[in-house]
Amino acid sequence: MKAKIAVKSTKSDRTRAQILAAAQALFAEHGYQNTTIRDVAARASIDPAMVIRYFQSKDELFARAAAIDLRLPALKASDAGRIGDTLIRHFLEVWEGSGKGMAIMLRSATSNEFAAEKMREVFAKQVGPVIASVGSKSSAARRAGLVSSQLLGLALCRYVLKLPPVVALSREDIVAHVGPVLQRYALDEMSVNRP
Amino acid sequence: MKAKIAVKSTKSDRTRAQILAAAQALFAEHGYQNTTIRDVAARASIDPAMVIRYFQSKDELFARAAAIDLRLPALKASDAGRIGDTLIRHFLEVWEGSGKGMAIMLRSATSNEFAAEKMREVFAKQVGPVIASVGSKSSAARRAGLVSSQLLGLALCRYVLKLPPVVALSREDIVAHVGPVLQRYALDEMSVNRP
DNA sequence: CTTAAAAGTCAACAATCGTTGACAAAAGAG
DNA sequence: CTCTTTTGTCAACGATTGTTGACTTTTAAG
Repeated sequence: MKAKIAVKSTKSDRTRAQILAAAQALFAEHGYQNTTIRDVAARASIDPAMVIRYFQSKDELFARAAAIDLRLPALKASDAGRIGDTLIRHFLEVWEGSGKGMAIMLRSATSNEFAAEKMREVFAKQVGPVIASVGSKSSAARRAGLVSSQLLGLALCRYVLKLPPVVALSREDIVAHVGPVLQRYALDEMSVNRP
Repeated sequence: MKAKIAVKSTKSDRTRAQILAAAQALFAEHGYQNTTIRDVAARASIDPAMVIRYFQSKDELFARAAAIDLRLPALKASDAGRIGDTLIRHFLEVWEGSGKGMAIMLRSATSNEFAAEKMREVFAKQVGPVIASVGSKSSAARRAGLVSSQLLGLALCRYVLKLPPVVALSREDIVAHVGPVLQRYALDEMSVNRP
């Protein structure tokens, strides 16, 4: 037995990381059902049995691969005036960064109840509180729902369905168009726009 | 042989309709992959072989079940001022009517390339032209993309993911909140809201 | 009634998938 | 080196799935 206590073998950690990376890439691209243990193993250049050895089951592997943390910044009430801009910039950063969490969830949540529940949880525990921190508590849930519908719709069209006009949008286009809408939703502004 | 020429057997038409109805219900609820031929057959109270007999394959059955027509009304330029309201009311009517087309597509388009392509086609050929009929041609695709992102996001959250705050919204709530946003997107209004 | 076509039933095939257990190679402690 | 633990390989099981072909029942024309 090794003398190491807190740190396990480096080799196994590397393979474990390879499996997880392969799983995340495939889940994000093809969804839960269209990704097989054998696919993950092939991409990680190992034996399918090892995938089960390191993670106990496909469900467990998916749960690990789908861990998602939006890392939303805590907002002060004084940030209310810029919340739309802040939100859309933050999400673009998260979505187009290295994290494939949102794509994984979106690809699977429509036909996998575990993923769907995880999705509801993410928006209840991460988006909800941020919206609640500006404006009245009583309408917070509704405002968070509207914000979520726009954010998820954008991610769906841009990264999953890949609707050409939505893919073609530049980041600044998105900030300019979607930011004000999130602002309106987040603060419950009901007025009609005036050009 | 029967004397009827243009009209085929009534019995076979009824079974065919039963199969299609069962398929639509199951595809809408569980998506393409989670719906098996055997499930459809069981719901239609017939033998699995009959499903293949009436439709040649599962793909063919899905294609028939996923036929979708938004039936968007042609708009006149004079309708521009009400296009947001018109759009959201029309989609609510379609979505919450008997047609399960959108739910079927949303449940499957994230992990089924055929469904995803169908989705792109629907928004290119049905939503795009309506948006193009108001405002400038050059920005029509972008405006249609933004409108689509909000509409699909709303449908996703309300009918598929079932985010509680979005499910709780009344139709009039949706019209009041989302209508103006669609208006803004459809006409490319860039101004910040003023309460 | 006779009979041929239509409608429906049954069992099975071939492929795929998650998962398992037996066994071999490799690595490190003594 | 010896031996134990870790790491990896291989083949296979059992379940599920789309699909097929042979067979039986029903239907209705002649």
